[in-house]
Amino acid sequence: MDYHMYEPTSTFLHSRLLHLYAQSGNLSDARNLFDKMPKRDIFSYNVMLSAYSKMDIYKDLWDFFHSMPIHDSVSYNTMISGLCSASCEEKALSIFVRMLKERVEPTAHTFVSALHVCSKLLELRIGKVIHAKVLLGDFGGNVFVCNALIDFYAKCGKVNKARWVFDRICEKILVSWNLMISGHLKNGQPEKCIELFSEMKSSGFKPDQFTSNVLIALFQIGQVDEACNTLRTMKEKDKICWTTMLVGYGQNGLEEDALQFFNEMLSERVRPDEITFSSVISLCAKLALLYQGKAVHAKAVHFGVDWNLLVSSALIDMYCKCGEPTESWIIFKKIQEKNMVSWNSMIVGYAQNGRDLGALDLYEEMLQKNLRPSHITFVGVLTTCIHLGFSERGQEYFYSITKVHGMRPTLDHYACMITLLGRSAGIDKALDLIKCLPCEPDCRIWSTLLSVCKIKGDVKHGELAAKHLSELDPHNAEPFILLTNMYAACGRWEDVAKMRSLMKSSQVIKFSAYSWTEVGGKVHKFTADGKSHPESELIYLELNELIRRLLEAGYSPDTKLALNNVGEDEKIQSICYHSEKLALAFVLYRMPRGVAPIRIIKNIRFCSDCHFFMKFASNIIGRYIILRDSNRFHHFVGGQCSCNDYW
DNA sequence: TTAGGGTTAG
Repeated sequence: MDYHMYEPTSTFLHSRLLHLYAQSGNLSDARNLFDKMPKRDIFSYNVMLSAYSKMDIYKDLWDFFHSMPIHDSVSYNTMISGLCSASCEEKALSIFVRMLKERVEPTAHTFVSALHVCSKLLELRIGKVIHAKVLLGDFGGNVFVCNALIDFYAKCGKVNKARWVFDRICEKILVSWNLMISGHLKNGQPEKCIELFSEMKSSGFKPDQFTSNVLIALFQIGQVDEACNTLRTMKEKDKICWTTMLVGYGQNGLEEDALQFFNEMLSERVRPDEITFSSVISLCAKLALLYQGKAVHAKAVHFGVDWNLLVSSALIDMYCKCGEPTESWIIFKKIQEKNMVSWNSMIVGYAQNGRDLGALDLYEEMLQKNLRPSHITFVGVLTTCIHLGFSERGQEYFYSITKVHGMRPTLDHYACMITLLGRSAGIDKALDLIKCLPCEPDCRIWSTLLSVCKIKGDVKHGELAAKHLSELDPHNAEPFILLTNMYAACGRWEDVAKMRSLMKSSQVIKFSAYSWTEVGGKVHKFTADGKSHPESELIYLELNELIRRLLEAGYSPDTKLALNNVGEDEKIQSICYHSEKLALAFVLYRMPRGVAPIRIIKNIRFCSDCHFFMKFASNIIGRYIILRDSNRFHHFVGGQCSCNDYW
């Protein structure tokens, strides 16, 4: 028998077996067979190369490629895409250049991979050269190449160019539409996104899970119902579509719908992942829903994602935002490899909950571990210094942003310093700092100065800050409200009346103030003097009884902020039924003898009378009250507050 | 072979 007659067949069989091993991910068997093969063809070499590229280990891939005796188009294409997915984009480009130099004919795959590399590097210049080669090589009609061009131009911010390519594809596929929709979205054109989506539907294409970018576009322009309808028409929807939906609900202020949507997702047996959980947990944090948050935490444990950094950081934040920093600390300690978000969430959470010294200790520990703080870390650290009245230490931290950490302070850091200096060293020092800002002061800066002026009772500079703030943001009600309060506090009633009528005639948008609390697994919302709660009558009875007890114990309502043209009784009435007081009365009526802390959340800052009232109430009723306003937490125990009346 | 969702402050 002539051995050589069978040799090609043997190589062929070996190479097919090699392919099978490689496809099933069995790299060691593949390598053994490859080493034993008496003769290796280019197909076998390419199969091995492809197996190495899937391992995402750059060095093995690189060495194997260079050990190959010959390279064809497939070898180069595999190498370019393999290096790109191993995040070695520069090396991928060098292989592409070598391919052209070696005069190996590029294929459609080559252009797709090379364009993908350029879009990752935002290499507009090289991408354009590739586009020219595409046209010269007559690949302009290839839908895969066109799709890669759309993605490349869109990612480089050249959405018009992307659209130019898209409009010239004769036979678009669903991916082309999805890519172009995504391109418009990434370039801040949600309306064009939606326009294109209706065009896509009228061309006979049905949305799939990758069309979820349309959902984001619809949420961005507030079309929540339309997003919901679109989701229902999707022929395939996965966890990403559901997560997109619930995040969208949250961004449109519909947090409770988002949470309901999460439950719907579970009942449809869609498996949530770490991104879904971190989003849902952050919604619970936003609403300070401790019991729902705990239930979601339990589900995260059930799905095995609670250890994930994204999820555990969200949990740290959630427990802190529910006034339970000890729970956060337990989670924080358990994390083996903490990241910036874990540290920041813990530092900021401690600061918000009045554990200011603990927050500073954590920051020092972070530095000892040679971790680089971020801008958010400094917002937390400076806020802590404000709470503690640590003026000098705060200034040291502020200067360290530039001198030690080589970062530029942001306007948020300057805003913290304005508060710190304004409160400790005086408004003049805060004004000096404003004069030294690296850019023009914005709304945040003037709003901060205005708040400090209010605390200090500095009407003159308060007027100046309010004027700037109104000029920059004419619809903002804040300057009107704060100035009115400042005038009222010093008895300038004519000015109070003037401000009130000016506010009526100006087109300012007033935030309606409300408070809420979670009782019996439900959220109960209250507005000042509101009677919409079904148990309203009983709540008012409870509150009146509480007020009577507090008055007896020496509480005297701070009527300075009430209207001046009414009698003293009416003045008392106008502040006694603030939303947070109604919320407190509701909890006391529902749970008269509870031991768990009473948790109340208010969407804006609460007034000094309510602060005084809660301190008194915590003592008289012997309960622990946690009140979270838009600024920070107040833990009231036995007549004292964790903020030490400094907020 | 190409595409989509996310956590910390203000």
